[in-house]
Amino acid sequence: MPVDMRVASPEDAASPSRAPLLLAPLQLAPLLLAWYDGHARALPWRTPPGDATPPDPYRVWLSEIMLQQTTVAAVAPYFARFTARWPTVAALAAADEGELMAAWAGLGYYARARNLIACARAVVDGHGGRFPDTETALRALPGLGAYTAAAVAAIAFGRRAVVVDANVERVTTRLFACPVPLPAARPRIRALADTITPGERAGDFAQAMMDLGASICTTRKPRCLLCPLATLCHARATGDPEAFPVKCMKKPRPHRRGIAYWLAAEDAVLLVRRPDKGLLGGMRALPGGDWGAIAEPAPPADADWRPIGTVEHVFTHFSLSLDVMAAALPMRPFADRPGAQWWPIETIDEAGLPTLYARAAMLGRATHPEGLPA
DNA sequence: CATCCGTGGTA
DNA sequence: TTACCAAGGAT
Repeated sequence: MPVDMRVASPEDAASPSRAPLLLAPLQLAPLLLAWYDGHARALPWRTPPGDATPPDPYRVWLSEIMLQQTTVAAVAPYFARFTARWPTVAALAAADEGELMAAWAGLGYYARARNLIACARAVVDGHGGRFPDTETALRALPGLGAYTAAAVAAIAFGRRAVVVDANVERVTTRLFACPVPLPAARPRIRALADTITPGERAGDFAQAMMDLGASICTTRKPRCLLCPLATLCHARATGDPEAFPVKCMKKPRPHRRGIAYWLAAEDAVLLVRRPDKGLLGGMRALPGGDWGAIAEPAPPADADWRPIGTVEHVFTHFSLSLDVMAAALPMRPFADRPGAQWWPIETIDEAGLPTLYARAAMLGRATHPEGLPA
């Protein structure tokens, strides 16, 4: 049987009918940290165990931004390329914005890339090139919300901060068998996480919670037999730990259809730059209309347009069937202009196209390998 | 509080 | 295969 962690809280005193708040024993953090000392994942942005070198706030920050809603496997190669190309926050602040956006292409959530450079410049211009070392000051930087500010404060600067991400939410709601459904449970989860966060090694504690959530306390089929906290876990005691966290129903994802145009001429293809705000904001793209709009988009030039395939793509809040139309002209009907440029087809992979358009471009390149009429 | 914002892996 | 979801933030 698990140790009984229930104690009365001030909140319960105010509303006796409510279920008692659960508090973990103080032994939880030492138990988890001991497990972490032997089982921490080796990740590119972590200092090796036993290495006394203080963490580089720039690398901690960069990794945390990249890891927002993004898996470790997806982030790793991007982190390697970014740190090789821009080794310091000063270097990143001086980066060409277009090059940075292109380097981010494929990772998704492109507002992160725009905020990344804005944050680097704020650190250089407003903080003398050094990241602020308090949670409050970090929270004021572009792209740093409650989670990231707490994570950087704890991991990079050793501050005690309550770090709550999806892993911590899962682990915590299971430890306490929290019955309140998300997202309404967030304030309570944070309060619960606060009670188990230690004063020392808060950064290691946060990373330990996330490693535990990633490798043992997983969304589906948690490996409770390997969990160092199993004896403290109320969800495990219920026999169905997967039932936590409790979640509300989601809306169905609508489907949209759209058109993109592959216009080839003189070994090049016409690319446009999307508006800074909104979907794929600031990224290069193939010409085409706004999907879901009533009117069909006009082709970028008069030509013999032919359908060359359809790209199926799934975004967060809708799925898309993108019909790709292609045409080739013997000469460019117009030169580069603001918001549009001719890009060599041979190096289209270096254009920094987001995944949707990279797939459309694969269809186009197969149709017009040299940009000449077939 | 709800909505918008990418992508690829997993069962 | 479909559905879910991952080191969230901005508005």
